[in-house]
Amino acid sequence: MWQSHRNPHSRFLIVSAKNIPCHACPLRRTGGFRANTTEEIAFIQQFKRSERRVSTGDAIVRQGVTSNELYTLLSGWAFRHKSLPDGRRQILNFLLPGDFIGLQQQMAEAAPHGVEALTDARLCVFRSDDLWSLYREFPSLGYDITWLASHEELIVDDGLLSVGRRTAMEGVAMLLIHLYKRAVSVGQTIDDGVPFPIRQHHIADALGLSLVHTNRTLRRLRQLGLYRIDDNILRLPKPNALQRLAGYYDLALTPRPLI
Amino acid sequence: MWQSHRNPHSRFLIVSAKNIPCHACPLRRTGGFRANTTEEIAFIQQFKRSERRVSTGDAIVRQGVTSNELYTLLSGWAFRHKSLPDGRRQILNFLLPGDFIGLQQQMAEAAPHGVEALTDARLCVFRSDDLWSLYREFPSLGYDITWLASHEELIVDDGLLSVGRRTAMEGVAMLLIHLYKRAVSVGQTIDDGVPFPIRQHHIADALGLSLVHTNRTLRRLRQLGLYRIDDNILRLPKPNALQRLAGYYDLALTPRPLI
DNA sequence: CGATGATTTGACACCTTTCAAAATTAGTGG
DNA sequence: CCACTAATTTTGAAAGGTGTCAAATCATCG
Repeated sequence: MWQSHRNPHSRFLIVSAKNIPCHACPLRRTGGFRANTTEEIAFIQQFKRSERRVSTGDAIVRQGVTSNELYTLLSGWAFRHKSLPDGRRQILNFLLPGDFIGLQQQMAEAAPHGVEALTDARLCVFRSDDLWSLYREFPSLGYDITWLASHEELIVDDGLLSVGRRTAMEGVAMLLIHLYKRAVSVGQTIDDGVPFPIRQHHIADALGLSLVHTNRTLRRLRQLGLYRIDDNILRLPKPNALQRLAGYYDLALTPRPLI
Repeated sequence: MWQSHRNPHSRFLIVSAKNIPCHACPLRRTGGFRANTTEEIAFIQQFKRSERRVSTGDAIVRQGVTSNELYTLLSGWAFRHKSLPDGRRQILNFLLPGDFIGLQQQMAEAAPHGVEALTDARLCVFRSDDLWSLYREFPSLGYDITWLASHEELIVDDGLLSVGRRTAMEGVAMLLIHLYKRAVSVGQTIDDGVPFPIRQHHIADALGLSLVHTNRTLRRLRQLGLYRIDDNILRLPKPNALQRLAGYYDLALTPRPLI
């Protein structure tokens, strides 16, 4: 039995004993992803070398280390982060199922950032040596990877706007809305909420705030009735009020590719 | 005569009366870019629909507007930025010759950010409708575009680390070092410095600081003898001391592709 | 030489951080 | 199922880095 019963985030796991064939990929049934042709899926299937499971807190990618693997997050949450020598840490963005991991390592000698699992998670493992054959044989998939890279940058851009120019209140509000929408878009709805494996110190590190101030900001938002977290499930009872506070304008989420 | 003599940044212009053929692209002679095959360059040549000149302060891309053009910055500097409804602005990153512009618009209905020229500049203009044919006919160039997208994200990542977790001093120091290195890498060395068309308010908007505080931070760095700007040329007299202050660790700059 | 934009300074308010410690909650082992 | 330890969340108080407001000084250009 691979599943750890000690882990508090087991709700994020999809129970399965063996690797999942790409044509039956559960993500493709969420409706959040673009459809692929049978040939493309067959190629993705052989591009996928294996499947790997990691536990909460595990390092998927270590900052400064070289690797020739790429991943797609098949289930679970993670985050990319970058640290200064003295330990100060910035979370660059959060990764949800379907997100592609490791592209930036291809552009540098060593991983310029780390990736850490927020929950127990499953990864589809690819070899970066095979990446070029993907572009050559299925240019459409190459295009998709560009799409994913560009889309992730878009998310980081918005994070940068929050950290640089939004107040603590606005930034936290924005982060909650954004994560909520992303979770819904990959089919993670639970009742009227979404799973939320994020601790306050993650929010602090994502927004460049201190833990103490993050806590106080969250308390104010909670007292305004703008969000609730019970049993690791996030609910936004007044989405419109929250969006107004955040100065939110829609990041039209078009169907996205999946490798 | 197209060149504006009113512009204080005319040093950034390469004087030319007509479009430059890609095989004779001056950027390719800087050594900062990866070589392409004759066939690839021929394709890029016909991918390039035209050349456009813009002046300091012109909007190359307007936030919220839809466009079907892509660009490569052929000469001059620019920056990507994103604004909140009330006017607060965040500069996402600076663009130097060779940088590719407009990819993110393909992933959204409208441009999620604006791009503004910092100097008079020249752009190679592409049609996004042609992008797919590029992937289909020259997968190697598709790969290059992914590389460029990924590399830009890497730069934004570092900006986010600065804004979120570096002090004002460290952030400014980092920005100066980073821009200096990038300018050198595309052959913009002048004497023992690089052109620097950036005003203090740009630095403020890039680092999420107020103009006043940016000014004071710069003054301290200057009094420490860590940087000088004379006649729009940036010099770093004590690069090691500056790097130590910034907590800099090298972002190994491998040769990059150019479209 | 007047006008406009960029850079500087001073004074003061305040948002955030830091330091310390308590209160809660979750996970572990008996 | 209870005690024990670690992780997470909360609070209080004080220090400090940044922001805001206002105005002066410089620089550039017509």
